[in-house]
Amino acid sequence: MSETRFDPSVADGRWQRAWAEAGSFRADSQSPKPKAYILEMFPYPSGRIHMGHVRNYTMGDVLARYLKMRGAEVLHPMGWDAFGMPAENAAMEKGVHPGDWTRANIAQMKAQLQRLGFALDWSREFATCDPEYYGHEQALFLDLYEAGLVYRKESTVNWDPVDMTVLANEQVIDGKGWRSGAEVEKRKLSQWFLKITDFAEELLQGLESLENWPEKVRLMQENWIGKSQGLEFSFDLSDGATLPVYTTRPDTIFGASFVAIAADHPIAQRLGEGDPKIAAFIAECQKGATTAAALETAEKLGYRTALTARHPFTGAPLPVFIANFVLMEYGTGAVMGVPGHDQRDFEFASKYGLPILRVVARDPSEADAPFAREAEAGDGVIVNSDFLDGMSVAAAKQAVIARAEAEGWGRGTTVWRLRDWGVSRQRYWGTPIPFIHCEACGVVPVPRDQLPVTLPEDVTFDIPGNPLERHPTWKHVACPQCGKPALRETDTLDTFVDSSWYFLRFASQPADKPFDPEEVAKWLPVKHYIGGIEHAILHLLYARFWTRALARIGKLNLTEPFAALFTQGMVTHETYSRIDAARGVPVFYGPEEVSRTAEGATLIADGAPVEIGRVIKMSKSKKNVVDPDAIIARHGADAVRWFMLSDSPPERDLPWSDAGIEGCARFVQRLWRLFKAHDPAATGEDQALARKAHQTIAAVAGDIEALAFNKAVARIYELAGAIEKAAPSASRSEAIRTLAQLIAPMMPHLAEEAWAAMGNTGLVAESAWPEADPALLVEDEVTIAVQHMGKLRDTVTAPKGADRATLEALALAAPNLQRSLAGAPVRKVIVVPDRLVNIVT
RNA sequence: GCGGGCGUGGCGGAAUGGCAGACGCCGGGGACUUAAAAUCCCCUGAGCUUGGCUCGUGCGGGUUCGAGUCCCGCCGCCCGCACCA
Repeated sequence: MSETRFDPSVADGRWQRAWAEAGSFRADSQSPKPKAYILEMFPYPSGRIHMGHVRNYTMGDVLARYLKMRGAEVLHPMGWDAFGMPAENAAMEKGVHPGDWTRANIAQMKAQLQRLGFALDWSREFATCDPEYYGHEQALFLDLYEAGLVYRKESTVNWDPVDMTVLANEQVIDGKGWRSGAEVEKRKLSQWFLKITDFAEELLQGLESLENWPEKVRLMQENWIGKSQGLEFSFDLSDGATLPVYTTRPDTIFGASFVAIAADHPIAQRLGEGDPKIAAFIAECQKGATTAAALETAEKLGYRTALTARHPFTGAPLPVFIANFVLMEYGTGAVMGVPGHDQRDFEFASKYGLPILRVVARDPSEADAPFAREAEAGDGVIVNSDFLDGMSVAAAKQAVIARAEAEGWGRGTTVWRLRDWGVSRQRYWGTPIPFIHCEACGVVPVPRDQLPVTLPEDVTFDIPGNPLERHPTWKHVACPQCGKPALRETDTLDTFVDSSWYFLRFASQPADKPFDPEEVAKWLPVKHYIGGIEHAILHLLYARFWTRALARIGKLNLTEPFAALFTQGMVTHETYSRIDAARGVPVFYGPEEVSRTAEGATLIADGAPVEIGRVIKMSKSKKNVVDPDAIIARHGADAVRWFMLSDSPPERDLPWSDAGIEGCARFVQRLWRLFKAHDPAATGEDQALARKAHQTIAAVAGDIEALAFNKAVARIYELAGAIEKAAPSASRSEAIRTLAQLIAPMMPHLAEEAWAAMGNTGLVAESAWPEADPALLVEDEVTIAVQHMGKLRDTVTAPKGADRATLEALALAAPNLQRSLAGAPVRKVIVVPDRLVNIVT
């Protein structure tokens, strides 16, 4: 122990090699120990890891290392979500093959992760772009097809006519393609769908069992699934047709004053064919964004058609509008408008001068009360509604549904917001969908013995369109049924399919099938699943669905894959910018270009100030990124890991700061000095320090189990401070040894270095977590707050567990309390044992 | 628009309804040093008539012996809302 400083550039690599050689983190499914599967959402191999990854994987690593020390057999794997658009973008921009680009990125990122010393079982590593993986995925897709859970239907996509490609919503900016700038068209394509709606009720019910998921995520999924119950019925139209509508408020049916249909409703389309003005209005509606948020914020627009609809009870003719706020995808694409009790309808009716009728009131006496500036969507009693008058909203709903069903013109239905999952992507870099289109036989599955259907390597991205589509030979195959020339499906699977079962493959990797259900049962469900909140809905819902679907077809005995979910916050950083005088737009500068002091920031290049902007998520466009590699090279892995765990609660955003990481690096050295002071020969007891050490063992364990890493960090700072202040003793040496173990999950390299230097044999990573002595956890003296009328006046020291009378007497004797009382008579004394005494006068 | 979350020192944040500000960062003062770095010690919510008192957890009310915490009403900020991963 001669070094004066801990040198991570030497120690980090030494211990990383030691763990690898010892196979410390290989998960053994045969082990008799209790199993714990710790999983962080696997990364997309974009090229370099970013601080968000570092934070995510550090949290999982602390749990994995801690649970190992607590005696668990831990599975903590890592792999790559390797298909997706960025690889194709890179191919177009740099002329590099998506596969080459992806594999180079994986190699680079793996090395980066290894430099952070994560306790990962690399023997289970795979990438979703490995033909072995996506071949198994194709087999699973065929299984689901055979079970009737996969089908094809026409669906509308964003089509870029210049790039000849389908665009994601985020690639459509102001109605134009992000790359080409061309006006985006809506196009109908025949696409593949998974029947997730078959599982809507199950997925909704299943949320209740996910007690260790954030309430927020469960609520988001619940809203996404969007179960609603109401009435479906048809209006008779003035032209003799019928118009089915769906409403969740059948109780307000007597308040209907118009009917509205979606712009892409078949009736609207039909009317548009005969009337250029209607056609123009429909085109206008389709121009804008189509997300629910955009539609509901946009001004309500309608076109009054010549049609009227006959009210089922009153027979009154209601005008039929084509309206921009009605969604074809939800319900029947048509609604009855009740302006008095629906805000959208209210705005629409106000704009077009339609009657606003009151059918719900707080009290029957207010049946004719006027409306304020908005609809009244709340509960109340039904008025102005014939046979419904006097009923509650809930009773009236049932009454209308019952009447409609009895009279045969409508029925109570459940409508879901959840739609089937469209998995077709007209792109190259994804899992080929294993089907063949034959003119004679139709859609034919690829025979199992011909899997995997692999991607052709010889493709280029220099011209627009899908390379699979224009490849000279790849799609031309013989029909497996009739043998005649046929065409391969050229769509590939949504990458969310790849991430819907990867956690099963980590647990078990047979060559001849996707996974072995018995092996899976040993590890699943995942004990802690950690990732970003951005996956709250899609990925997590799809993975839950995929698990249930595989269970339904008998491939798996599992309903929920993730027992506990944790969503960590983002890593943020200040932004530095100046307004470009010529163009009037901000120009951003990276942290490495800027000199930051307590007073402000200046650009190193010219010494003039730059503006310090908001602290936001690290992003390339704002240039506020800090590269983990540079930080590791400078401060070592442990300082970075410690920073990731310090201060901010893990679910909240973590603001990166240079001062903060420097503080962490200083603490690493401070601990090293402390470890060097370990003296195995020291004798004598230090009760107070021993107590502190054992309290810290229990507290840190509790904090890690609650994922409150910031609190565990604070505890460790406190213990380190206490050890530094203490005089040498056997207790102190013991506390120092304990400290090395407590930091082992968080700062594993320093912990190993210290552990070895103290003369321990074996790796601290494989040592048993210290036992907290219950006798040392409780204090024998406590400080009691002495209050007068709820205000703190003094404190007294009392033995732990002292009775009420003792505490009251001690408190009343406290000099500052006496001064405050000033002789006033005591009316009441409140005693909270071991905490406080409050005197009321 | 709908749904959800969050507001505590200069900053990140602690606090089963019971001593508000643990712990860290920044800042200030001191020790050591020829000097610096490193390290160590002390101070660090605001105000005041400073051995102590008053105020203080976004704002306004309420419940309670006692409210950052519970209830009611506001204000502000952030996130999600179906082809990015």
